[in-house]
Amino acid sequence: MADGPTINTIAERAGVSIASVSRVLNGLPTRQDTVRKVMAAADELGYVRNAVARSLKSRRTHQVAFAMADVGNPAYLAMLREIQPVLKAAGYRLVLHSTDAVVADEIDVLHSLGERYVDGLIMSPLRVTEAHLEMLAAARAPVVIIGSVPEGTRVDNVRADSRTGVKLAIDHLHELGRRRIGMINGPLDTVPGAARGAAYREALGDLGLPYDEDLVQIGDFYRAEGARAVGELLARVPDVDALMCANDLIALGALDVLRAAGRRVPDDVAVVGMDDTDLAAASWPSLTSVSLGSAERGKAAAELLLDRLQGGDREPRVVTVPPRLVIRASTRQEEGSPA
Amino acid sequence: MADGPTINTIAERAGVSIASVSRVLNGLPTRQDTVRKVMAAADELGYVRNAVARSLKSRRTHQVAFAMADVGNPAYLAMLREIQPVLKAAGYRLVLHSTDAVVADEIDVLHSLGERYVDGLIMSPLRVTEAHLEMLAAARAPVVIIGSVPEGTRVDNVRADSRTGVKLAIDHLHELGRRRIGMINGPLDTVPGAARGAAYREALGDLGLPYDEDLVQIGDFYRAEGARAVGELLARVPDVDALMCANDLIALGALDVLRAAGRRVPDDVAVVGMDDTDLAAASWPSLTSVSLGSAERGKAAAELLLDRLQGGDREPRVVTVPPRLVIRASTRQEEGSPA
DNA sequence: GGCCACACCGTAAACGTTTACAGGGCGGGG
DNA sequence: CCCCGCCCTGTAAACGTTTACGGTGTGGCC
Repeated sequence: MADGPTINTIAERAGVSIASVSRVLNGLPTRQDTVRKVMAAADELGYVRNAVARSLKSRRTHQVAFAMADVGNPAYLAMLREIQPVLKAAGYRLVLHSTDAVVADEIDVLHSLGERYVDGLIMSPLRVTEAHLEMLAAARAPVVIIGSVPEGTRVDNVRADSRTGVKLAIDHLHELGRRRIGMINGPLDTVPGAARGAAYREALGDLGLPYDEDLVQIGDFYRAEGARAVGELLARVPDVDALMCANDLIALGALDVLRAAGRRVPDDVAVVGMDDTDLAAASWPSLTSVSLGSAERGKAAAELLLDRLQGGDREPRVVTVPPRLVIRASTRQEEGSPA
Repeated sequence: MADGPTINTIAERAGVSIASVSRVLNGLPTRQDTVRKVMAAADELGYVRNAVARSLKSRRTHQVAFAMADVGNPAYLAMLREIQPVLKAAGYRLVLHSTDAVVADEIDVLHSLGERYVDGLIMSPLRVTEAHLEMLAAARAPVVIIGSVPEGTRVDNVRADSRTGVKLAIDHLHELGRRRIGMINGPLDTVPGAARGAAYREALGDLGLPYDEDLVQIGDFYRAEGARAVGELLARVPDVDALMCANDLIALGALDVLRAAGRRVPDDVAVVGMDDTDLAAASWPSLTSVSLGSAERGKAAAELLLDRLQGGDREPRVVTVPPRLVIRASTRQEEGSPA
């Protein structure tokens, strides 16, 4: 692992100047003879261009950062899965940050843009604070935010539409004849929690159904918490005939509890999840789920960023990805429930 | 987004030389007065050190690459989830490559180490070819391989032990009284496929059970393929009372088919998966699965790499992570099957 | 044969740091 | 009072590229 060859080494061996070497390596017009000599020397030495030195001179690193809240969350994973190939195809490497949704970590990432080790950043914060907005305004490289950002923030922005998403699910349940539709939500002080809770109420209103506080139970976005919440709801409102769950993990918890309580899904209680993660297809009965388009949002974000990296200045853009209801066994009555 | 401040800007404003600025920023002994002036100037200008220039000089990028076969695969994801925090704690950034298990892409990644944009690499190739070994020998930065590598290859190496893993599962099924244990495997020309197939045969032998070719069915490592394979096996050997599946996706397919065929799990047929992914816990009945320690392997790999980055030369090390059988409802008779 | 144009090439500066080296100022000791 | 030594600081080189600029050589044309 001795010091690798540089253009100086090549220049010496080929008997030309480093400028010529550089020109050949970059395909600039050069005499055929020189090209041959340089190429030969480079091959023999196993030369590889030093990316760091190139970046320093060109002020481009060909790296893009993606800051996700949680490496373990399948929704972010779906984004990553789309972002990666888009960047790769455009010749960018992907630097991955996991912020664990800690605000200080996210601010850190924004701050570190000043180090210029990446050309741009895609970030998906769980909540957007004042500090975020300040750092965004002062960011030293283009940023794309996945998630909603206050109106007027000058930043490219890709959003989901969980309001419409919840409405799709409630309408679906209503069409199936369900009238006592419960809602199992996550904490109301998170952006998704607040949005989904409000959307639930609104969707009921649109259908002329009454909003019944007893039908709403707050837990957290995990399976065990979801199960607990569903247990409480069932005890309080035994005649519930459908459950709108604020994400797939909660819905899995709901299935656990319903099974234990001897309620058939979907015959007795229909269940809808949210995010349409891999788990929705894996569970039994498979889970009807509202896709918020994680994959599409990832792709859109990557494309927005690339566009800005190549295009330069333009007005910030907002892309909204429409939700989609993926109907599976947990609401599809005719295909029955397990045994 | 005008050009950010450099140490030159600071030097001017503080009325000192760039060397002093650098010394202050690096905490080298300096007069208090100078420190104050420099710090003040740096603060006012919102200075952030340029990582690229630092790297060029110091020959260290504080970045490490992780090349995974497939961003979508939960087993790799589990590795990533462990690798990330270890690296972060040590002050390294993570550059993510997805090679889609294409050999050319993997070679590419190894080659690109010459660009010196990372200090080291963790790689998990699905199969190891001659080309891999050549590139590994010539690699310009430390590499850790997750997966098995031929004896004598001079490279840090973290391995799973799927042989023992399969044995654990077969022994478990045997203890439950199962004697007609089928095997649903992936392609035999992959490293895992070959290893697991051989281990199955061996484990049966250890128990004095006959090896019956009819009990083995080859498919692929996906749910639909697994389901198809199980269907064929069931048709051929109706008296099968347990299924050893070469990964969790295959096992999920098996559950689908068994349910459709009216076989109760585990009462009629017990099912074991492999990799212990999130899906195993999500399915119903939840899936007994052999954990090959993806998380532990990721962690071990990261630690090996860090050790080499800090320690320098030492003999290559091989770490083998022991498998663990995670028993869930798909084999745990007493807890019953769905309704 | 001389001059011009052009194609090619080499020298050197620049990107933003870190760091070896040497110089300046000051205090203390002889 | 002088000299030595030490602490601090500045100058400059280096990391490995890219690229502006000027120089050299060749060929063509008058």
